[in-house]
Amino acid sequence: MNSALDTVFAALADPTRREILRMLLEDDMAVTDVAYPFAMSLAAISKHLAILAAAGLISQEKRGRVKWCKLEPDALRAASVWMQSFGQFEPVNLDAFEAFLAQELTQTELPEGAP
Amino acid sequence: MNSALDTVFAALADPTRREILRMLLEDDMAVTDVAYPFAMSLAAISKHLAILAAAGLISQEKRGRVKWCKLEPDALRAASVWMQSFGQFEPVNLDAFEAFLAQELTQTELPEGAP
DNA sequence: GGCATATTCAACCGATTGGTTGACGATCCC
DNA sequence: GGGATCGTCAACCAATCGGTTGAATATGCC
Repeated sequence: MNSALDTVFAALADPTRREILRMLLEDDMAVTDVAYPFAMSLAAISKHLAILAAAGLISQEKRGRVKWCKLEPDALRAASVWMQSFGQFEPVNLDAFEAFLAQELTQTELPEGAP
Repeated sequence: MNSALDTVFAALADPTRREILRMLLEDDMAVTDVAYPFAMSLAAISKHLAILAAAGLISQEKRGRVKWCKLEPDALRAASVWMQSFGQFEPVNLDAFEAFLAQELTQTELPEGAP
């Protein structure tokens, strides 16, 4: 009785995981490289990636010793579609998107850990 | 450092809360009436409603001894817009919506508690 | 073979979550 | 005033979450 929406929304509820998705929007990345900008252990990032993968939001493929992470935006469609039924007919406002994304970035801002 | 997206997505990650939102899509409701179909205590539903209200997804107004709950779909816009940036340009597919909503309903199906 | 790199596993920790129950404060109505 | 209804508060509980550290497992390279 655990809907796919449960895991997708739960995965999206964490700012670290959203930032990872944003990074993967630009390009596929290895686990180590995903972890680099964050001020937390590699193991923690590995767990976050596992959660994202379980939700179907990313896929992971091991080539050699490197595990590549790839964004799977299709997994968002169910959630997006679910939400659209409440937002009722309003088209996506790109300006609003920029604003919210900017806000997100300043708040999540690179935790300056990166040695 | 707690983004609005955190609370909105976290609120949406629970099937009980999503079902409550779906109910409120049809009409405003009193807390007791919201609780009626669910197989859990009134206090539990009251907490769920508080979480939805904190996320801005509903508003609550007390008239007399009855507290009315009202859907606030605008709160979804930030989240929707954030997600759209990953789903990249695909228009909402109404058929997919029907399918996913149906799936949700069969899975969340009224917990038959209702005496 | 042997060392370095990439990633996960296992055990642990404190905080949060989702639920319960019972008492409590408001409000309506007779 | 007094009883019934509406809703929240407080304390508690088990389970999950997000993180840590240290050891373990693959793989690549000389």
